[in-house]
Amino acid sequence: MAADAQDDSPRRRDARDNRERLVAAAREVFAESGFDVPLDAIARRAGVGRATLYRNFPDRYALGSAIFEHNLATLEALARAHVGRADAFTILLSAIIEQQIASHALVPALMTGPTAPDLEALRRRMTRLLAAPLRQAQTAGQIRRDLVAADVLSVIAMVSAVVIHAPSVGARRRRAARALQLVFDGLVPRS
Amino acid sequence: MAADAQDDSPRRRDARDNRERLVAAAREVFAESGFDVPLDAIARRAGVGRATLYRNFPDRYALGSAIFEHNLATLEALARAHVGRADAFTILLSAIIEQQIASHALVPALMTGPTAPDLEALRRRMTRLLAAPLRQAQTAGQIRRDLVAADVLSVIAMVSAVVIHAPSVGARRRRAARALQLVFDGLVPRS
Amino acid sequence: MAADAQDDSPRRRDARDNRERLVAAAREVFAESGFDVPLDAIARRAGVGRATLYRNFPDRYALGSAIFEHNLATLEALARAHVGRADAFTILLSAIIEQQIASHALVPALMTGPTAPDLEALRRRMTRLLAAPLRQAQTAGQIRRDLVAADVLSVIAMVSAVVIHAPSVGARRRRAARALQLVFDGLVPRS
Amino acid sequence: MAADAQDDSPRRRDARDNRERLVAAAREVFAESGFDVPLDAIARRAGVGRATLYRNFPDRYALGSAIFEHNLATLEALARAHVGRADAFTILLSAIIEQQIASHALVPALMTGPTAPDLEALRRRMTRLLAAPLRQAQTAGQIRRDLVAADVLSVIAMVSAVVIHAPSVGARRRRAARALQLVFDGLVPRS
DNA sequence: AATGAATGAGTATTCATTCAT
DNA sequence: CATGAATGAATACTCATTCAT
Repeated sequence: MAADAQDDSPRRRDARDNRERLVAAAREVFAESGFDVPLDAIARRAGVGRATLYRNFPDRYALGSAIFEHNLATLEALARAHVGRADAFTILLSAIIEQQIASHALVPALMTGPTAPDLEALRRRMTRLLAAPLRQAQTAGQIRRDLVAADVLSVIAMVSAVVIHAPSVGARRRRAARALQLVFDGLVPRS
Repeated sequence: MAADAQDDSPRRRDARDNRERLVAAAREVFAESGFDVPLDAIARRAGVGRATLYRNFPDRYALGSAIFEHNLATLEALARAHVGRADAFTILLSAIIEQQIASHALVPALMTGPTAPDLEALRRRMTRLLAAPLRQAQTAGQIRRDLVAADVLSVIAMVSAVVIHAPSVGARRRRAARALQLVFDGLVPRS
Repeated sequence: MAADAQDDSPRRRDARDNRERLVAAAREVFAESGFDVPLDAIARRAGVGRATLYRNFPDRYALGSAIFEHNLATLEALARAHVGRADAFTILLSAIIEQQIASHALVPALMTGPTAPDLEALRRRMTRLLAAPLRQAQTAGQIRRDLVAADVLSVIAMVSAVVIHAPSVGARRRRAARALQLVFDGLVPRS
Repeated sequence: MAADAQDDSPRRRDARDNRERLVAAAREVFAESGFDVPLDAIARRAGVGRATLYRNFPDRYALGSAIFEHNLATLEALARAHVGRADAFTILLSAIIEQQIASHALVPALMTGPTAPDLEALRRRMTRLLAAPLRQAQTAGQIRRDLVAADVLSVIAMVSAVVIHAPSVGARRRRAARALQLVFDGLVPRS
């Protein structure tokens, strides 16, 4: 896993470049035009033939999963970088929300999708990622003790839902902030 | 309730029946197969020709708006029936959530839709509907004072988001309950 | 034929009014939007139900024929009014061309139509109408001796063809005038 | 004629063939069944999928323009081949009329069409094509001096109009000949 | 292995025609 | 007899997927 790097043949190199270009293009196009966009648009944006897209990703959901997996890898790196830090949970949650703001069309679509085979795996990775920081925040008295990782996933989904309909990135950030405030403090007045 | 009897015009009766049948069919079909279902399926379920659907609803979003408007009318009746009651807000919120559980595909789709002309009006009606019960609940100390109706709409969207991916109605109810609990109490521990 | 007039029952009267309204509406709508316009538009313009149109005119071509027949009757009246006059032929031809300018979409469409049963009859009436004035103009040396009525019909069709694509009534008149000039004088220089 | 050989790009060959097949099919089908024929029929005749037609020609009028343009190219070649010859004008006019006889449904339809973007260009090419032969014929005393190219286009339209309703190609030729005779000599007697 | 042209199934939409009231 | 709602056949058009090059 360490030496994934440079030693491939040029052939391989091109192929991997194509894959990455496709994921990047898909991320952009999904964000701009929603998850229902014609796959054609993605291939074109990636500067790649249609069949190349199909070779790399059998269907639209494979593409979605790839984006999601990429996001997840970024989060895992972030978690590693902040391991043991008191604010790890908050930082992680913010980063997750920020990703949702960027790829807002993705998660709801993936969830609704017909079969998302490895999606359950991704979900488990997400849970694992959150476990330690959550426990730590609970120990520090920042977060209720009865909260489990699945609840955090729910919270993320909830905030995403608020974010999804906002017209601009700015508006999305504002709404996300308010939603987080609501859910952190709760609707019921504090003593 | 007064006297529903000899309505507007003679033949209109059938036409209105068809319209209602179409809305009912759309509600079912959208719930079962999502908002992207072929309109054909709705016409067939309503036992009506394709063009009849088009005559009544120029596009898929008109159909969605009609369902939404119908839901809203039900809520307004409910609000009228509980005016001044201490638990009006809770009852209303539950009913709203219940509607979201039933028509879960609808709201997100309508929001994303290209043209939602009268949707803003519906939004306003929703706000108006909630205003008095919310104020009352706040006075009674059940709900934070700084909460505004728009926040309640956000909460609804949030709970809906959690509900949307659940496989069965039962699971949806369970998730909604947990989500409501989270957002009512807040993530931060109390005192 | 003389006492076609007032003595009908009111029922009959309404029916005839409807028929006339339909023909008038069809003339307008065909002129504005071409012969391929939805029949609906004609019924609406006439302020009449769809089925009423169908009862009076089994198909779109029946409607076209009725307009044509109406035009023809006007021309016959004109011919009667000018019988024996030296300029009868010119006057008649001008009137015909003027009608083509007004209902330009009609004739070509009727001709192309699948079956135009009584159209041949109309054609014969047209020929009969032109015969005497043509003969007279030929005797007066205004028109070549070898010209037959069918040729005149051809000339009418030719001028109509030039007229059809002009954007405005004014432009149509101008083009018609030039076309008539060309065909009267001929392309080959005189003497 | 020089060397048609290894054309532009490898795979492009098939594509170009398809395009040509489509134009040829459209010419036939339009001639047989009029301009309003379902595009499907053209694709089927060309032995090509529906979408291939759409890829090459965004709409029915694009197809019509292509036919027209092809006709025009043929005429230009003919003009080049007869440059300076005394009978160039007559030959050209005959060829044009012959094309109209073959594709009689086309020109009227194109003219009426909603968008005819490059049609004006085609018109200009037609005018340019006729200019020199016309001048020459006028110098030779065969054609009136006051005739301009636009008049010739009118004459073509006029003859086409006569041709359009004839049942067979033979009848069309006969009618065209008579129409040409009429318009060349004029209706008014000579000397 | 990459390309992009071709395919055809699926969906939307219109409109002539019928028919209950 | 008039109305206009309902019908469904016909057509346009798009897009996921395949395949020749």
